[in-house]
Amino acid sequence: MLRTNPAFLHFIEQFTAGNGGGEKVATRSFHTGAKLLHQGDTTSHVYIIREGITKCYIAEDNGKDYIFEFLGKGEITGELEGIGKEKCLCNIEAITPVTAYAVPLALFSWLLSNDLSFNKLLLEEMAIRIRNTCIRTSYQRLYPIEYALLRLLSLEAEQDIVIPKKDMADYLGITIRSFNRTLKELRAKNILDPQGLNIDLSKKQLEEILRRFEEL
Amino acid sequence: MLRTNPAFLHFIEQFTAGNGGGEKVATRSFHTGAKLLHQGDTTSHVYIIREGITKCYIAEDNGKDYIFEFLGKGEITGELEGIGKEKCLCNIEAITPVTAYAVPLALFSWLLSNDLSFNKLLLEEMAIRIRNTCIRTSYQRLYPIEYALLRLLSLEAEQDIVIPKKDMADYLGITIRSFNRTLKELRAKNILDPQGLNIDLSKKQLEEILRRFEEL
DNA sequence: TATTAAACGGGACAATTGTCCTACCCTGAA
DNA sequence: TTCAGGGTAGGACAATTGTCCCGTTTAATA
Repeated sequence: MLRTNPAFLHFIEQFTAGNGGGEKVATRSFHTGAKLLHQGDTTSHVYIIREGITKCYIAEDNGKDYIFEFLGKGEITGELEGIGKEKCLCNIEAITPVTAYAVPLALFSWLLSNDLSFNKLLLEEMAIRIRNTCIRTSYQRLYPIEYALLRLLSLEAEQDIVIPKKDMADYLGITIRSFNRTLKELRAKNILDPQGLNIDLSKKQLEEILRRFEEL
Repeated sequence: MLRTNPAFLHFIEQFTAGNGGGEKVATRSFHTGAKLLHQGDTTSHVYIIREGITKCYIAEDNGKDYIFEFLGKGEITGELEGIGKEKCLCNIEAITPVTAYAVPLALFSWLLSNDLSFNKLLLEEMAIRIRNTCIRTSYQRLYPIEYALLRLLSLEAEQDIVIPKKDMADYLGITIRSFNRTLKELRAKNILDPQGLNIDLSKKQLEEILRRFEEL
């Protein structure tokens, strides 16, 4: 759910350090709520997150948002646009204060053409994203929300982060009302009782979920 | 919906032609219903489709399938597994007779490390897939199925292909019952009347959709 | 402290979608 | 022709999810 990519971060740190003082790759800061990329705009930079968490989401015409992932340390954004020369698919918005390396598109292209290790890192990152997206989409579509919600709580507890409730709902593609209702039902069913659900969770996961429950 | 990639096809044709008679890249045939990749298995080859159509889907434990895309001429499969050394994420199943180039994983890796144009083609393909998946997922989740169904009909007519009804339902992530019901409702609403729906479709799209309606 | 606005939780009802089941229509074999 | 089996359409009901709305809590400010 919250993706990070230490290898990518390491790469860009090394690169800027060795790059004549990093004159080409600037660092930019974004306060909570600011957008690194704005859906539909063109971008002149690819960003690699140094610190902080962003949400990556599409805002539909009917006012609803769908969050694809939360991008943290070392994650890249704007790469689709850099590769395909298209307008931004998603909004990338800081949900904590964020600092990011701003890689100009020209440099990004240059790296793609000249740096095999960069290429490889990017390819791997994209493969993982496709994989995750597929798994999640299928799961969310084919199982009751109850399950997806539990899974989300577990992930959140595991990674020890707290995502605002509205964002959790947007990640699941449901309304806050449904989110609250499902939470309540889960509580009523007492998830500590393994009989209540036919989803297999480890002891650890259950504990984490319960801890997260307290806060919601 | 039905993806194709002429550039990729061209690449692999050139490559096998120039490769000492193509001894490393064999061609394999699959009859309708046969699987190029089997979810959960490991694969020793990456396939590039020369002819025919496949469906790419995840089969969940509860017996439901979710189709991500239909892959046609020039599309690659098994690349995620080739990049990440993971087990197959999806099933890739022929829905028409299929012939495909079978690229051994070792060669695939070699191409990744040594052939920049191959690298670029792959990167572009993956970028497009991510883009499509995101758009579709969000749309399907955040709008009524009615809309997604219309869109699907339009695409199908545009590309002049016919997908079995069950596969269309699986692509939308709904049951056949829902599919039929929605079809009927759309007919009742008379989509030729632009007032009936608040989705904007071109004259051409409407015609195509109607033509497709006849067949269902 | 009092006041107001904004955020939150949840009740009631509507709309959507899934499940189950029956009827119908094919097709091939007796 | 008749019958069984497989596939398809759709009715009836249940479950899920969304929409609308109101009462409560929280937080900020006079």
